[in-house]
Amino acid sequence: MNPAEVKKKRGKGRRKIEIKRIEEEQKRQVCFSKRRQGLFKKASELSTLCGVEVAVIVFSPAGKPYFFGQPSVDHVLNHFLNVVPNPSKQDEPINQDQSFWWDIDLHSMGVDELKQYEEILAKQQSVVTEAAQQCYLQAPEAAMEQIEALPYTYPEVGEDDYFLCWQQDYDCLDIVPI
Amino acid sequence: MNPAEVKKKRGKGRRKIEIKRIEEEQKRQVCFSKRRQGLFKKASELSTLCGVEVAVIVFSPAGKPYFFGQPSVDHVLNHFLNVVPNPSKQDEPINQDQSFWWDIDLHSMGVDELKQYEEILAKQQSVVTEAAQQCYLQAPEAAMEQIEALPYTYPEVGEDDYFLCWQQDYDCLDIVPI
DNA sequence: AACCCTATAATTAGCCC
DNA sequence: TGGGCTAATTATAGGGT
Repeated sequence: MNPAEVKKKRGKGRRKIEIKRIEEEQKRQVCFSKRRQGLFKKASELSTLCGVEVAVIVFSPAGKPYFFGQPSVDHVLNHFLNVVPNPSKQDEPINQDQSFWWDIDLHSMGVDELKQYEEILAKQQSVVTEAAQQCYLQAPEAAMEQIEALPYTYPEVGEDDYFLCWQQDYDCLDIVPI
Repeated sequence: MNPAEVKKKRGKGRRKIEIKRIEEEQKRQVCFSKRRQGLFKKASELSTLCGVEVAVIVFSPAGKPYFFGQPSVDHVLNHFLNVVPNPSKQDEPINQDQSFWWDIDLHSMGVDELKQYEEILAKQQSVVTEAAQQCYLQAPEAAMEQIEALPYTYPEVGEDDYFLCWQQDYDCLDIVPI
């Protein structure tokens, strides 16, 4: 390729862009379309490679919903809504008792308070573990029966979480990484 | 760089991989962690560049929920559920205990109840994360100041725990393993 | 497990149709 | 809006620590 041809090529190809709102409508629309496809592809690859559930929902600039879900958006959303209490439902007249721990108004807390609350939760986890250990020491058979009777909450127990389990090697209950 | 040096470099760098389930746990875990971050970053960029709402929910192999939402997962989900006709019915909210959580008499509970309680604690951690994420999105500077003002507790938390931290790479707060 | 590094694979901005 | 093209930017697999 001669220099003239090389020069002709300049102006094409990808340019570095700042990550801030694209003001030109036409460009924004094209960018949205391309990146939305890229995002869905990445989500699909993640779920295939790692065998995990994933859902992606995007509203176009025009307000049209686009979504991707593995195994389905509905499935993942139901799973998610069962696992994470939905804050928007807290204004329902469930119970006015303010001592409900899950009624703590997290959204009125600052990041610093949230962090402290999180630490309290973590400590509480330790306490729960200890209590479970004592249960076992006092009545091993009964404890084991209770554990075995528990529903198996997730078929694929992966390896980046912790759970309360029976440590056969040490004859005790513990929270261990899985 | 001489040929020997070049040869030494071979074997590093990205390899082409097939998009199918990774069988080795260790590799799958690393891949999940990296690609989840990449996915969240892409989602963040899309929402910034095009000024759109986006929500991404991923469950790790262990069933631990990770999510990213602009302006928030809850907002996008409500929007979505209102717009999309006939989403499958959500299950009933989980039945929560009615007492103040720190007043719960752990020692009157069986192992099975303790295990369930522990799961509720874990779920609450997710909620705390989302609340913190919203704090940041609404007032980034104030949130960062609060975070920076916190005492540095890291050393005491131990190395097999999770903590709330600022994920610089994709501009959001997340609970991450330490 | 979280980072860093590097080489390469994959994505995508800018054009054109 | 969607599909090509091309070159430059980005993401990331595999390695090390």
